[in-house]
Amino acid sequence: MWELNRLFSVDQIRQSFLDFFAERSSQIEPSASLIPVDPSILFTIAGMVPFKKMFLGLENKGYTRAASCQRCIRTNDLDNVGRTARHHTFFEMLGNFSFGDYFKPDAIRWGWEFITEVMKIDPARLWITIYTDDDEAYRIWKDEVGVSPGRIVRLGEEDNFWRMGETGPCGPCSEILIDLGEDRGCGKPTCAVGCDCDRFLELWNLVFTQYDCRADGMLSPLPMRNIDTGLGLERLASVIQGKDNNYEIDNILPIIEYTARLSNIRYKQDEASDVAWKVIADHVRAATFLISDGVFPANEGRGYVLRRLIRRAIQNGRKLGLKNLFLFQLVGVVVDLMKRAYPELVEKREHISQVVKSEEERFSETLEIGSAKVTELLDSLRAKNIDTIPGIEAFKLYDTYGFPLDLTREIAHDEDFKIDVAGFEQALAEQKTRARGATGFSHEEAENPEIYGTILTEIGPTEFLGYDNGSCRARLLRILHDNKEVSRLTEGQEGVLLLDRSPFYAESGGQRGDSGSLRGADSQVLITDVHKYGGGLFLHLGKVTHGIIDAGMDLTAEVDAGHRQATAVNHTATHLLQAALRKVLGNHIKQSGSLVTATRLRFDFTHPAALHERELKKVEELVNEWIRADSEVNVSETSYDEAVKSGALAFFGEKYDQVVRSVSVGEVSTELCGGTHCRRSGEIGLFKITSESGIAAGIRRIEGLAGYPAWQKSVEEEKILHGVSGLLGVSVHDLEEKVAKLLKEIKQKDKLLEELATRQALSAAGDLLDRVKPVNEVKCLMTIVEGVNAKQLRSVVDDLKNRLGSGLVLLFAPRDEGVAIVLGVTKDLTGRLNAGKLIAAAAQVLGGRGGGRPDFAQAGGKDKTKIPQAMEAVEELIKQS
RNA sequence: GGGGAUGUAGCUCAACUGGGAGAGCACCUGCCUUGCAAGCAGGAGGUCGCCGGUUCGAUCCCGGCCAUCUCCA
Repeated sequence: MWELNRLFSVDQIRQSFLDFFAERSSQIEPSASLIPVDPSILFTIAGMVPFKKMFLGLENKGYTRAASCQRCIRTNDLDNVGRTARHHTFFEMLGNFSFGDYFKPDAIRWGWEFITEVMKIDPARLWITIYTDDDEAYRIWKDEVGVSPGRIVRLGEEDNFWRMGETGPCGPCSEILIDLGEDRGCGKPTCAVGCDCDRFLELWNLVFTQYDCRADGMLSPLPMRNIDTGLGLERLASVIQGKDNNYEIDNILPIIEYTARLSNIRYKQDEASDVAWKVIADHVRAATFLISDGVFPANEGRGYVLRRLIRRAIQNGRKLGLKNLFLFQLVGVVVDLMKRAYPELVEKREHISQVVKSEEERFSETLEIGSAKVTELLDSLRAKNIDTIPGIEAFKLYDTYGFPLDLTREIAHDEDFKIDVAGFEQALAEQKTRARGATGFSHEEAENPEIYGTILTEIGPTEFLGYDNGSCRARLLRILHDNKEVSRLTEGQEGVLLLDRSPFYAESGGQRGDSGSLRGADSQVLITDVHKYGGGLFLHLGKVTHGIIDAGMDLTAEVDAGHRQATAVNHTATHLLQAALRKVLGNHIKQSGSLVTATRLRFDFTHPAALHERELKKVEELVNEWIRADSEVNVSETSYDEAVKSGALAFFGEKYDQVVRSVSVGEVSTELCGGTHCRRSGEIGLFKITSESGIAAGIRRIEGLAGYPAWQKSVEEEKILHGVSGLLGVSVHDLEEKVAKLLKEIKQKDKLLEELATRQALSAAGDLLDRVKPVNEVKCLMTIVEGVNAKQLRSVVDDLKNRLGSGLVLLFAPRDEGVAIVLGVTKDLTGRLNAGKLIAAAAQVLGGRGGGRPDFAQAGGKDKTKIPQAMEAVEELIKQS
């Protein structure tokens, strides 16, 4: 029967699984991105992650049973990857899920059926584990499935009870295991199911979510019981294909084989290098999929995980003698192995291998710099007769320069050095605790007083009419003043006004709130901004400009149309900007924040590097091209799924309702968006990028202007330009050339001037020579020179020193404030006379300080009138020398 | 989010822990010379990342920011 089973490729197993559950009315969900919607986790770590909200009852996708083959990344025990038969960072998880639909009997029966009948695994090799007191599961396995009681093992909480967190949904689980045979076991007499060794392999974990764990630890039954299962695809395949370890199944082994062709070493030659093969195979799979899902190598977060995976793979390659760039070639192999299940990989193939390649290049640079540092370190250790590299130094190489310990060790070994690994480990551990301690949760300011929560439950959400209306009648339901409810506001007072319905757009999705007015018969309120509370309560911030308003009265609410239009123009422009960025830079561009106001726009997005001038230019050009095309802006309401299916851009971290607005501009842009937009792109008129900058690793920010402000800015700039061209007397066209020429001229003239001044100062200095007088047999020249700057002063001193041959020169140059002092002593006298000390004395007299080298010193003083005394002080010192 | 490192001529990097900004390569001019990174002489090229502070004086010290590298989370 093994002959038959070997025919199942990984692709076939995956497909059989999905088909099997499709036949059982399950919605087959495609694998979600490795980057989860849930911001609390770094990666999609299990098949159930994309369904988390469904399990918690927070989301309804319109079905109650589903199955998927989910790509996953786990990096918690990175060090084990390659060393064991089963550890991966990247793997695929088959799973079937029930959201209050089928429960234990079906889950268990189908699990058994799939394994034994579809996968045709011999039931005689299978074992079952259940949670200690889960008699229901026991009964189903024994009576309904017919597993012999001797093959059903009860395990405790650690193995067979599943929890999502400290509290919340939880429940017992049951596992299907396979006995791989005695020869794979530890051989101990106690070896049995539950043993740590490789003999009994857990294939499929069935989780029966049936309790809610309360804060006090008590379990109460859940109204909606769920099924969540996980069946590791690589594991299952290894069993079916009769392989000892997961790395030899048909969609991984070719990676190793390909790598082996690049190396002189063969797979399965020795154990140490076998680990390296596996690490490479695993990491390149992970890297391929991470990059495919939009991650770039970076210094933090997901990007850092990716970088580490790539670098570990490269390092393992070095162990196999692969010193040139090799990893990027493996991307193609992975793509070919996975493309049937993940066809999107094909079009990203080039992109992915390019990213890997440039990371390889970058790493080799890091290694080069690091090697130099190691050599430097070893030299200095040798000089001190130390033969062990201190742990802290090895750590510094690793921490600061990214140089791996392995390589330090290698070099150390070649150069007959030992290395203090324990010290290294300790330094690393210290860094870890330090980082952990610093991970404080930022406390968000509670800016929404509790009172709004109460009001929201009382009056319900505000009805928004602003998409179609600029004004409407509305009833003033509540008034707040200083966060307290009041019944009226009088002229001049400010407050927060709550209406039953409103034409005002409340700030959300980056778009600022509308402004406008509320008018009664004899009263008027100026609305300056509108915020949103709890997703539906509109808080109108306003000031009474006329009359009195009372709660309960009816008012006419009117949006400032000009403000609204200006905002709309900016918003539509933002959509075009995003579309242009994606077109110019690629589809990895994802919005990570935006601000839309009536006067400017700001857009943050994912991109690994600063944009080139030409890229910015191209983006701006494209947006303006689309503006001129004057495309119609279409808004349609549709279901979330429909919208995404038809290609609308939807983003993680954003909350979308089941009914969403889809905003499209002609053919170029479609986005899910709740904001207000103009009717045709032509209304934008003009778009200008004003700045591009980085705000975090991998995130760039573009600021821009649209519509009137854009035009206004260009008018302003034009005005400046014309002003300048008028001043310079050339046309705007020739301005750049002219200014460049002028700058060059100025520079030349400055230089010439400096030269002349120095020359003059020097020739003037020549005249000073007759003032030399001997003091204690030292030729001394002390005098005041006017109109010389510090730089010239230095030249003069040098010159005078040369002319004196032997002696001392002390010059005072009065400045606007105080006086600059320079003192030079010829080399032959520096033993006797220290310029630094002499000048300090002089400076002290003048109320300043100074110092310098023995042969040359400079200082500054404050009181010009005491220069004679300063000279005397120096003279005195010379006499004493 | 926390830590370390770097930023100086077109490029690669120096400058005793505050006191006159340098080398090599590249470039320009001239000479010598036709052989492997040629030699010799001369020359041009710098807001010492940006902003502030301390100081008589800051490339150097301190603070903030920006960019790049790197480790931890």
